[in-house]
Amino acid sequence: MTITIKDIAQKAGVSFSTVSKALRNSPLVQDTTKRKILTIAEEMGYQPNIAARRLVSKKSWAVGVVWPSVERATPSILITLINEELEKHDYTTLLSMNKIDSAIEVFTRFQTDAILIFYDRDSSFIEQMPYQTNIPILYYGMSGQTPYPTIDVGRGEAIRLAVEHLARLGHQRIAYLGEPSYIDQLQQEKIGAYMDEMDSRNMDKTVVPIHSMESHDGYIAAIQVLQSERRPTAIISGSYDLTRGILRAAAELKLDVPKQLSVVSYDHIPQMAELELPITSVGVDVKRIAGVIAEKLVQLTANQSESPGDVIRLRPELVQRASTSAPNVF
Amino acid sequence: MTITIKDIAQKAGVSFSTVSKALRNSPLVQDTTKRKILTIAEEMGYQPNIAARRLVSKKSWAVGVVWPSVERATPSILITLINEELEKHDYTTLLSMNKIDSAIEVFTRFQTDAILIFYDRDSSFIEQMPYQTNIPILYYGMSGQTPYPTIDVGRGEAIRLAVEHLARLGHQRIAYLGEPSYIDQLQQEKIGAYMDEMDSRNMDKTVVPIHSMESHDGYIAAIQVLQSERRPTAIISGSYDLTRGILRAAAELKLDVPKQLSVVSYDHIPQMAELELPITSVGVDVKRIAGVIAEKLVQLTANQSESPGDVIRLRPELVQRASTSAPNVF
DNA sequence: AATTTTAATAACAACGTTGTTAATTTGATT
DNA sequence: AATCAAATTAACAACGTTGTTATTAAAATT
Repeated sequence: MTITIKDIAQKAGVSFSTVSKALRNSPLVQDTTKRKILTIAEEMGYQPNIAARRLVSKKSWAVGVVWPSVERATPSILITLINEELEKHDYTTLLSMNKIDSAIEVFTRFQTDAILIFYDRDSSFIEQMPYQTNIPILYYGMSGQTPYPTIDVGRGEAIRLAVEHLARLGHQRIAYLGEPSYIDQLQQEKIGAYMDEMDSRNMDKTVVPIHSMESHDGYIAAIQVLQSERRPTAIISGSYDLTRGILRAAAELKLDVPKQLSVVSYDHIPQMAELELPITSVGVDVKRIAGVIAEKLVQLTANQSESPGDVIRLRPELVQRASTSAPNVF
Repeated sequence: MTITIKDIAQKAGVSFSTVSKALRNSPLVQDTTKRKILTIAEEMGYQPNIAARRLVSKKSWAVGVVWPSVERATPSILITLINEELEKHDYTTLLSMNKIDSAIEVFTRFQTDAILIFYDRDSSFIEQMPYQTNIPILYYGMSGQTPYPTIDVGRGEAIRLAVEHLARLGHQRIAYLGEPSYIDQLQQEKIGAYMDEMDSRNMDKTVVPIHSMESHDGYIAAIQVLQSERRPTAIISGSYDLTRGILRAAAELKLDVPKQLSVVSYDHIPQMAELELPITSVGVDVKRIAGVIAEKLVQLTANQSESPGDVIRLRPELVQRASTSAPNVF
């Protein structure tokens, strides 16, 4: 049997509304009574019933995260951080692995206070809009795709920073290692920026294509390109996992990083600094992303009808570490 | 503004209790009325409020899954299938990535009808027991660890099957490639079974250790062991990911599978048959695991106080595919 | 046509909580 | 001691739904 505030009220010899107030730390109840009630509640192992609370207060203190592709490891670090961040605001994070539309339906039924949707190459988010829900939605992906508030971390700009950094160091042969997928627009944006930026500098482009984003794909592709005729002096990697593969390949081929090969990686995560060799990386700090997302979500739960389709653009930055230097010219 | 049954009632010109019954397809309301109400509900985009429903009917039709290590890719296939399976029973799956204790608290507050907990090397499940919740818990891991109903897929027995199969084919030098982690009991169980089974046949044991379970780890380890003095004629792989690495290594070393190297892999998943070379594998079919888990969960939601600490043991099986044959003895 | 049975709908209480309003107790002021 | 204000607690309505009971309308029986 579940313990309710009525049980506590009976034991404490007060009315249940007093218990409710005491538990919510209302100033309307005396300190001594409050303490007494609190101890009794603790003793009895009371857990508030969200359903009842939600019903009257219109708040569930939960945020739903739509995550159709649990398999993909990439955003898991981000999700973990968002979860932590939301906890600070007293929000609970619930994940659904259903397709976007049915996940939204679930969260609508459960009346979460906000919904976060990740860009997903496999779920045609846009086609199904607008969704039938009155819960505020936040979209993490590219701007201009949806009428919902969006957080865009400027993947293109990040890659531009990488090219610029390497060019400034004097590199001429800069390769990009990543997935040239025509379905994944996030990858497209990065490669597009690489192309653009290289063109504008009149430098030869080399895109080393991979089929999947696992570390081993990076390894294979790197082995190949690093053994080619005109080996690049620098590689821009599309992600952390790929970078790990590239480093392994370089080590195996006895190429010194950064003396013989500079490496810049997309993804601004702490792990970049903890590799055998700390890696120069570009992107928005994942902690910052998580912070901004959490904050925006909390904000959305509050103001019902503010800033409908606005876009928050986060400026990526380059963090120089040990993996880049001027090319070894001889 | 959310649409409630009262809104529908007004529009349909009936009482709200009739609407409630109509929506639940009760025989107590006339067919014509029922149809009318159903169309209006559809038109208005009605979504039932779970909180209210839960409050009165004591059912949320949701199952909470505790999944602290979202990063780990392994069980994601399983979770996806469980989700599908539960949907057939009209249940919604909610994931929480919090630590076990706080995830349980969340699900208790949300009053899910059952909780599923995965073995997790990082969360000390046992230490914190018993948990303060009245929601039935199902544990997916090793039997004998908890007082909760447990589903055990006999990882040890699976590996024994693999050894037996290879031995019967005439292999003498059978290596095991996997993680000999002293924290991960699931891996321990597999390696332990390998040791045992090899000992009882008086065969030399070779455990090829890896540090992580990614495909690249399998690749590296396989390259190493396959170039060693007394190369094994067969490898038992601890997981699907590792197996992929092993196959790449074999291809690279121009070793023919199965003529020069037999491979048996743990994990009974469809992907095993879809690799370049279909792989002989051991384990319980992941679909069956999902089915059994879902069924047990549904059952737990029904009978409050039945079969408290029982264990469901699933018998693993060996599916012979193209990756195993008698060793090439010359 | 009057009565009984059945079908269909309406009314109402509950679920556990919060917020508002009403009642009581306590303390201060005369 | 009587009155008023403040502090504290109790009572009650509401949230959206379900299940039970009461009411009404229609059909069947006499």
